Amino acid sequence: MHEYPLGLMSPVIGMSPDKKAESPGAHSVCGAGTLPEAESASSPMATSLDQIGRSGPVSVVAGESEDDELTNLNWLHENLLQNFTLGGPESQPINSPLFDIEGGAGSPHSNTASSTSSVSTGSGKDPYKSKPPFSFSLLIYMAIEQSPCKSLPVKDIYGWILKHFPYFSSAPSGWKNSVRHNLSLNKCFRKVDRSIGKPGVCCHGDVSSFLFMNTASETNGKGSLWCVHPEFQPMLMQALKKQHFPNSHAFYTPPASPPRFSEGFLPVYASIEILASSPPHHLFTSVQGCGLKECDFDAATAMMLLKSASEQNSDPYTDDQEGPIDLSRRDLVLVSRDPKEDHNYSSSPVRQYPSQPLDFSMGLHQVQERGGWAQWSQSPLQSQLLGKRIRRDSRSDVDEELKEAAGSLLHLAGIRTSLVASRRKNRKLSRK
DNA sequence: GGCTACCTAAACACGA
DNA sequence: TTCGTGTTTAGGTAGC
Repeated sequence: MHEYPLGLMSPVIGMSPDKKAESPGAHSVCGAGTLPEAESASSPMATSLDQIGRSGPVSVVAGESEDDELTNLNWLHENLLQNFTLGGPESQPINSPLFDIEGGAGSPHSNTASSTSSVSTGSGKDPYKSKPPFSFSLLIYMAIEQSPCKSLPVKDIYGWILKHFPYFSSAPSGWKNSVRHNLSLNKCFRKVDRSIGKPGVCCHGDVSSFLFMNTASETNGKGSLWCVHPEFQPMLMQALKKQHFPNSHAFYTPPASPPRFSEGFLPVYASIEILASSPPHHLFTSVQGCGLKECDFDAATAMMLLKSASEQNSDPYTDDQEGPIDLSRRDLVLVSRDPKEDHNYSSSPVRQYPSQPLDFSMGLHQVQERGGWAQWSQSPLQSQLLGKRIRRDSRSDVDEELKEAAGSLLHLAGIRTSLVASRRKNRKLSRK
């Protein structure tokens, strides 16, 4: 039997699309409440792109989408990455929908004449043929993370993947099996009874804030919601962070006209252009000097981490009558495995997480105190950030801290990644 | 060569 | 009965 750790999907091998395309977007709603502790403990670094974003151009967007646009990975990649890490001659247009893990740019599907100078191979493949450089675990993770509720039914996970990785629309449908297989087998993911949440009501108060608006799976009622096990979120994040990212086009942005604001989509699209012309100073100033091509991903991850930090600190649910799902309540978790039994990461060389089971409600600082999560706990920046967060109860103070930290962390992440990237390049060259 | 990480396929059960 | 979902098993590839 296979256990599923997370990690990289071997870069596109075989798997030629030979099946009919499924229409992306089977969507539904995040029917259940959120997982507060999943968000706090699980996003130990807690997060706050929300606040950060609100002080930036993105805040132009009103309403609940404020959260989403900043939570949205597209935002990270399309703005942060394309704008800054590819700045220079190799810059890609901000709206480039292209995603080419192998470094190519330009495709029949592209609506932009992006620079064709590829970061890596320059072979020029399109997102419909290039398999995402992410493992299914990470794809699922990203899908779930992008949902306001931090939980999704399988159908929506499909939808998210299809939407962002068109490759799968023409790939054999076996990938769905793989997704389900991953959900079942990978202990990073937990099944939550969808009856816990009130259908159609998102944890953030309005389902319209979510990317997928259709309610197919809601009306269907089949299946459960899946969420990320808080205990494993740092590892997923780390896996994501480790992901080699040849260029910044990890995500496909549907070239179609942006959804209407009223539909709740807009943030991503709208903010892109805004940011393109006027990036949030506090976020990007420190990155701009980076000049690194491959700091993208770490930068993105850093952003996510910071975002998580602030989410933990913020209290977006106070008005939520439904109340979030409390993951610490074992009775609400349909599938509850003892972390001790988890084989997923214990044997992984990457693993730097405490083997002992953690309280779901435990925050990052607690994790650190337990000596786990070594890599992150080594970050003085984060420690400082968290330490201050604990002491302060003023939200604005925390915001400021996060803003300051964001730039620094991005910078650090970029530098580190570039070193790793150069090492990898050297390694590959030496192999040849 | 062994191990790990991951993919893929298939079979099966269950419920709507 | 069909379909979607969820679980489990097995075989395979690729990288370290």
